Amino acid sequence: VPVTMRDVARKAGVSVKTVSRVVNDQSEVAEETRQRVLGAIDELGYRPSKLARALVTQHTDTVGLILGDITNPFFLEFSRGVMDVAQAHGYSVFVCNSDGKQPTQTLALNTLVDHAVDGIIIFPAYESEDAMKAFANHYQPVVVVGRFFEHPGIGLVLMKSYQGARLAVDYLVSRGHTAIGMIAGSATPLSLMQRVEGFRDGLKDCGLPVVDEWILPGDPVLEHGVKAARQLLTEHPQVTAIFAYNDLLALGAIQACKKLGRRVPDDCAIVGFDDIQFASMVSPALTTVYVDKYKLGQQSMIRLLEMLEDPGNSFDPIYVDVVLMVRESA
Amino acid sequence: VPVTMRDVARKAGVSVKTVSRVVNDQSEVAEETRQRVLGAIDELGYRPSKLARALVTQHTDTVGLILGDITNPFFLEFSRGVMDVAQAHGYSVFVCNSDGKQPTQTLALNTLVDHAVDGIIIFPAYESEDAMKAFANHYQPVVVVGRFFEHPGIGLVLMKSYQGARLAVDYLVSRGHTAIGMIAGSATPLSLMQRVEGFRDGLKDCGLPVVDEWILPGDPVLEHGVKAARQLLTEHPQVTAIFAYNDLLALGAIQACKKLGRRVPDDCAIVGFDDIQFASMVSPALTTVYVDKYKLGQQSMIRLLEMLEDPGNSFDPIYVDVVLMVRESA
DNA sequence: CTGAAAGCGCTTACAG
DNA sequence: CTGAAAGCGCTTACAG
Repeated sequence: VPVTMRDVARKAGVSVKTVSRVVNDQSEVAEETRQRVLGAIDELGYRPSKLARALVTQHTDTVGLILGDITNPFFLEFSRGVMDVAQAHGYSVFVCNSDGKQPTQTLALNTLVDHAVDGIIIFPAYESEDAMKAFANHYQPVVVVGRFFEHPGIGLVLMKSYQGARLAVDYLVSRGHTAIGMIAGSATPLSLMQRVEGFRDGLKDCGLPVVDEWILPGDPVLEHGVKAARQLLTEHPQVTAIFAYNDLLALGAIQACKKLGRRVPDDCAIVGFDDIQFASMVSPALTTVYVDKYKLGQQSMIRLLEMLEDPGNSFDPIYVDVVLMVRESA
Repeated sequence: VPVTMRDVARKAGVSVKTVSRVVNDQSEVAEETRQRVLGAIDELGYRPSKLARALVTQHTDTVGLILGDITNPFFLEFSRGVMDVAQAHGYSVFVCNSDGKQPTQTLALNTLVDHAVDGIIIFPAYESEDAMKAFANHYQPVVVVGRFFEHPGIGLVLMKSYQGARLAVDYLVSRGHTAIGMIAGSATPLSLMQRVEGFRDGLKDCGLPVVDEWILPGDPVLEHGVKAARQLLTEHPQVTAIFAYNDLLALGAIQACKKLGRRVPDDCAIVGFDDIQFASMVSPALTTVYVDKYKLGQQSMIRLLEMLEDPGNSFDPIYVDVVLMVRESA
């Protein structure tokens, strides 16, 4: 039996409106009245229904967070950043799982709208460019992380993926590698992936040819890293270094090398991306491109908050820095 | 401008009630009318407001999930299990972070109630026994994971922690260790922790003394593992094996050994608990007690669903099995 | 400084 | 098979 505002009003001998006023700190209420109401609230253990309030105010104090494969520890720290900022600002967060698939993501998007969340953060965005924009036309604000979308109503938080990839290539070349492959991930078409672009441009600028057969797409999960690395090193044994789209893939590649009897980094150097929590603890410790995942999450939520505050405004993308962490695998 | 049921009714030339009927598949509606309504819904892009519905039906199709330190990869797979089952049954999930602290957890609990979630899963439960029971008296259902709470309205999902600890001890003793320490974690008082109980009983049953100074409590995070292991091995150099409350702590202990120049497992054997995703990839690969984290999550949500279906009933605890994974660290 | 009325977008008895 | 009225628990103009 939930306690309602009317119960409080009755107990305090005032109108419902007055209770509403003290609950929301609105306008002036006589101090004596206020105390009486506060007393009644306390005595009854009254807590205002966010649902009822939301129905009239049209905001729910909730946001939606759609994540790809939650199995990637990357998302752990990222979510933590989102949730800490959200909580500090009185927002609760619905977490959904797109499972790396576009239909599941669309479902999640619709469910969140049904629940009338005030805003949505999506990472990564598996929707097609058109679908995403169509969605953003009837629902706002949306913050997209890690993928470029030029569209009003969509906020952007990006890491410097292109630069990170170039750092990785430059480093590998400086170590004498000339035959470098890539395991590329699959969140979006290859042509849209900054990490792949950076990889190609890096190669070119070092005067090395870009061999398309050495760039393998696929899901960004460990198992695929094993498979892709095996394929790459078997079909193209001349490859002596691999740049992986993320650490999970890189870890998989290390396992593949072990199975193939290729020593890392001597027979095959491997560079990852993300610097997940365990990258430094595996053996060999992973050389990888660090990005502050917690900060990325914070920035995403902060940007969403800004868009909520100022719906008309358009915001520039936020870029989060990366830095190469040289360890043992390359 | 959201499309309302009234808009649909107007467009289809029927009453709001009829629209409601077809949306909810209630009773018989003339097929021709149904099609007309469906057409209008489609044309207008109408989606029923869960908020408005919730206000009258008193259920929101949402559940709350309160997690401890989300930084532990354990929670990744656990949440995935919860969310997959939730999603399959049409529930959305609010994820909150208790940050391993009781006040933060209480806050989360209250926020979830304010949002009128249909049920709550809490793991681990930092509330005191009394506080938890008091809460369960005015809000139900709650599923508590990994900690025993005998109380109506609280569902229990437990892993066989006691047995797991005994497996670890038996194994270490079988390898010739007689001076075994423990890094114990701190979710609840030591006396309530099944892993500690199992550890002590295991020692006793093997005819070994239980040395209280060799059992160090503390937060279940990596940094504390480093600190506790260093302290343990420095103050009590005769200790040759450590059983850790969880893998994060065990990983920290391995790092401490490296710094102290103690080889693992030769100079100090280490056994963890959980078998997180990376336990097998670190060096030395971690010997640990495996528990199916994904399944634990699934079972928790399934139990919550059962309690939702059948509020009067009382349910027996669910126990999830554990198995010792012998790898390199012990 | 305080209150009565209308309404947010639905569903629930109750009629017909 | 279909509809008019009341109500879920709040807030928003509008009065006084």
